[in-house]
Amino acid sequence: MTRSTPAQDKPQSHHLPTTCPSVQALEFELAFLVRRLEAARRRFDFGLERAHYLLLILLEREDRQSVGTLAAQVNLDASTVTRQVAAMKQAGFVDKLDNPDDRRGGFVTITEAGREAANRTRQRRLDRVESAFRDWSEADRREFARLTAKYNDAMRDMFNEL
Amino acid sequence: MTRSTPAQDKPQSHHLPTTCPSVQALEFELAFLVRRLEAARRRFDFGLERAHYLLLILLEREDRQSVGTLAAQVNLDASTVTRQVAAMKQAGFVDKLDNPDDRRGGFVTITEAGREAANRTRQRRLDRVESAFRDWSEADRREFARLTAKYNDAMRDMFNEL
DNA sequence: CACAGATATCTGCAGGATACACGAATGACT
DNA sequence: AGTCATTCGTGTATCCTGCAGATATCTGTG
Repeated sequence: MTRSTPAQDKPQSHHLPTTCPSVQALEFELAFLVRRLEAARRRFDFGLERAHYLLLILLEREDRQSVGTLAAQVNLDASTVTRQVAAMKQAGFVDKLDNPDDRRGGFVTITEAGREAANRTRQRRLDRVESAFRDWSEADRREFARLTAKYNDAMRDMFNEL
Repeated sequence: MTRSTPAQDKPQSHHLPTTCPSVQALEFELAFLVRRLEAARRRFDFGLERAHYLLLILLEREDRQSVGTLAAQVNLDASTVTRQVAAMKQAGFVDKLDNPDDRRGGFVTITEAGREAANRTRQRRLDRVESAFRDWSEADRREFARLTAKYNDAMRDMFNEL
């Protein structure tokens, strides 16, 4: 399946205020990127809900976080994360602890089973990613990781500041 | 909000078969990337369903495509695209034409109203993207666009080949 | 030509994920 | 104490999607 280059070859004859070509290319690519990533998630079964995996990652990095903190980091409504945490607790991947200083919320903590589940899912995902990027140069892989990280960081905070 | 680097600082003491660090970083970043992009879509109103916008882009580039062809390019089930096309026809953005050579399906064609709607949405998105990448270097923007395109292309075909 | 199998689209149905609105419990400040 | 803010959980509604099945059409074979 061939690919026609995005915006470069389109002078945008309309009244578009001459946006920089790299921005035009990004607008196009990001639009489709979501679809690709969503499709990947739907087709491959990683054994753990993606939502759960993301939360477990956050808890691996920093245990004992509140529901609200977690929600902010995954850019979801707190009510959604509440349900996800409930399901994860049901599954034995996390527990809820009381915060003696503030009994409104409490902390979510990852269990040993949660760590193991996260590791299993990560391994499957690593295999996938590895095969998907097999014929990329190491330099490109590194660059893509670096830039995606940069984008992720900017977006995460941008949504929460608003 | 600070960020702890992904996998680099975690030796993964478990039995992980020493995956290349760039792959580990990608696994992590891609996991969160979907969330960021989804959040962006949910929060910003671009005046057009994302699904519709994607299809209009495809029809701008190549008019008169079948539902199935479109579905393959956005990595969705044909039944889903059927509904999306129906809604777009309802809205006046596309029309359906008979294919004299094969009356099973027919072609989807973009209307003038569809082109205008796509342009409006594109402009809004361009503004967003421009501001999001404002403080990126032009080199980084170009690289990110190039690599995302590379990833998109690989994924699109990968899903359809299976 | 008749028929079997493949193909393209559409429809019914159900599930998943999410947000919003509201309520309850708690904390903070005066 | 009293008022307001914060945090979380629950009820409800919505959107999106895939799968299975129905229908119409095409294709190739005898």
